[in-house]
Amino acid sequence: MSVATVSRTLAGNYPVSDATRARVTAAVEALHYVVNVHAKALSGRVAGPVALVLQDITGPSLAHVAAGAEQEAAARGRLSLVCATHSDQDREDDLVQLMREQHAAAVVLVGGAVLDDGYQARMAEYARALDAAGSRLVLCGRPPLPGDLPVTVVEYDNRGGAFQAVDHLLGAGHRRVLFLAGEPLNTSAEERRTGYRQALRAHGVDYAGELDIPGPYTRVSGYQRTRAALDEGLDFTAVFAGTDVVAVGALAALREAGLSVPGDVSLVGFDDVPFAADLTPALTTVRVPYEDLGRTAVRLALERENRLAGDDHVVLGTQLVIRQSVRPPK
Amino acid sequence: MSVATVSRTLAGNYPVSDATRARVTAAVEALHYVVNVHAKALSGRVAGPVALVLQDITGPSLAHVAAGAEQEAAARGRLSLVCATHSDQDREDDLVQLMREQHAAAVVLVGGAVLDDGYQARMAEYARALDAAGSRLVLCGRPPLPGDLPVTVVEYDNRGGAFQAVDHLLGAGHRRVLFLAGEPLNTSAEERRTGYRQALRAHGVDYAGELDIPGPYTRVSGYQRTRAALDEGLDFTAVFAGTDVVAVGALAALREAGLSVPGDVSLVGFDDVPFAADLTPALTTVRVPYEDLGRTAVRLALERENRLAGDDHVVLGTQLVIRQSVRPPK
DNA sequence: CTCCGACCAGTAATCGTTTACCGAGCGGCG
DNA sequence: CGCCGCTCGGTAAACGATTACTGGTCGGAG
Repeated sequence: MSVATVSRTLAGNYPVSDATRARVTAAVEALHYVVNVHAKALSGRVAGPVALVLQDITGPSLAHVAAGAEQEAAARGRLSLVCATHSDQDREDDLVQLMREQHAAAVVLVGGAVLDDGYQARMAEYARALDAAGSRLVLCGRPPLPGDLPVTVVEYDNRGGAFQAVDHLLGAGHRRVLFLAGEPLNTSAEERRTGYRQALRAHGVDYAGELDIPGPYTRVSGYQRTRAALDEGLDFTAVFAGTDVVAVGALAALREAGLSVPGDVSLVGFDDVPFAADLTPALTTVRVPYEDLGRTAVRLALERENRLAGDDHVVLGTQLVIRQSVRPPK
Repeated sequence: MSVATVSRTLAGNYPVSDATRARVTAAVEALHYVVNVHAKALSGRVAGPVALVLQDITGPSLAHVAAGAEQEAAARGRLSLVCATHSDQDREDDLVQLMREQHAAAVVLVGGAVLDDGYQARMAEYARALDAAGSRLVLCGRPPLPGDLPVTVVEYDNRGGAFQAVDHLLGAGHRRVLFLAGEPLNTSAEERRTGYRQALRAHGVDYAGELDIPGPYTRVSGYQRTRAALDEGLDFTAVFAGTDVVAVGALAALREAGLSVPGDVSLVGFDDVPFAADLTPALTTVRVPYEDLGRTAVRLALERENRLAGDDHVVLGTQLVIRQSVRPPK
């Protein structure tokens, strides 16, 4: 029996007699035969995997994006490669190169990025290099790139979310809102800052630079910045944390200082991570549809593969979830 | 210039004149050339990827295992495929088949499993099939298989961890400890139950079946089971939750019933997820080295690849983290 | 009885690399 | 001056599948 016969039998789209079909399946059983993807990919084409590139898998929001993306990829018969960069730019460069070699269908860069000098040129380079290799670059949770690049962008409304959060605080009567921002130049952080300032302006409150404190989106940074603000005697009655994780740190610092939340200080977060509702007090925060974000990113990239049509820019909305960490100032 | 020259130049392990090297690199630049992994894999060998198979990426403990595994894999130059099964056995079967085709170096099954009738036969089948395809099956967070199978097992001390937790409660004077177990036949759950019972015996306390309540490791189940126990008027002064997430649900139910933790009821969890310390009260729980678990799983599997030697069974220890959710009964 | 078409199976080219083997050019040494 | 060996580049086989093309067998129709 020739290899051609076996191949056709397994493919199933060619007339094969029942006798040979039986012989083939029997041999497959006996020899534990499995096709070799590499060989298969070389001739008839195999659908490429989806690559998920993120800073850290354990971050609650990033994990949800990854979960959504994996789910969508699996539903479309793709495997998902997930890679952590730990904010290492060289690693990201390597990964893009690797994914070209792997013939990934899509390379999804997840999460905000620091918008430094080389950023846009680097992304443009990624987009072109991946496009030339037949892969699609997807930016997920970061803003679009200028120019006409082969890239798909799926973002969410950071500015609007922040606006809602701060509007809620100001609507309750607060005027001095400490903003625990993100890192300087971080795209998400900047957009949230814009929302913060717009809400301030909408309520006729002057922006006070000393209340806008940058720092990483981590628990300990939230704790330290809040603690420092308290030690400096900064005047504020509410805190808008750039992230729920930061809010948790802030909560710890406030409590440690003998301040009650929301009795003395109100607190709003961002992300609506699963445990936000389980804090004491339950955290009022901005819900971001993270799983949707991941699903949409993969869906758009994979839809592009076939027909040329299709969106290549989507903005998902956010939603303020009111719980129990906000109260009018005393 | 022949392809052979190009290949050798790029490989770099063959004498090539500077002139040709320059020509090659120039052409690579100009044509945006990248090697094709599939072709490469067909001839000279390419190191296979690591496959991480877990129920759900967003579970805090599973995410940490995945992060550790990905990190170790990346450090060894491997890509990581991550796949969610959502507890679907057929999907798991498909995945094992897929990974054979992919020539994965290791297939890591992460998290406890339900030990039903077919379980061991199925795992044995996986182990043999993967072994025949040159892959290594790794069981991560579940017990070893009987018999002499080509499988690597990396587990942690569920029984010992549960013992420590319950011992701590009993040592504080509690005698009626509600156990919010896992699902019936789930390996982790059964081991934790064993630890619970052993601790009881060690303190001369009789095991009371009505205090041992099975259910899924979810927040809502923790809430519902605690609520039901309260409604039934069950007598208990402490709760040992099979998981921190379950503990969170229990905490909500207790609080809703007007009971203070740890004033009226003490509470211990399991896992030490990141937010455990941020609950009110900070949760006393059992720390499991999840990242280590993932790293070790990948390390052992990959070490096997070369030399035949190496461990194929490791048990990692757990550690009781005492915080503020336990107090002697009134 | 012959011829044609349907049905089935084999031959060989192809995908993109790697690498064993071969051979050409050339410099040094006897 | 001739031979040897080193340097460097080409030829071709192999990896494992898919598939166009070819060809053989058999049944039915003319």
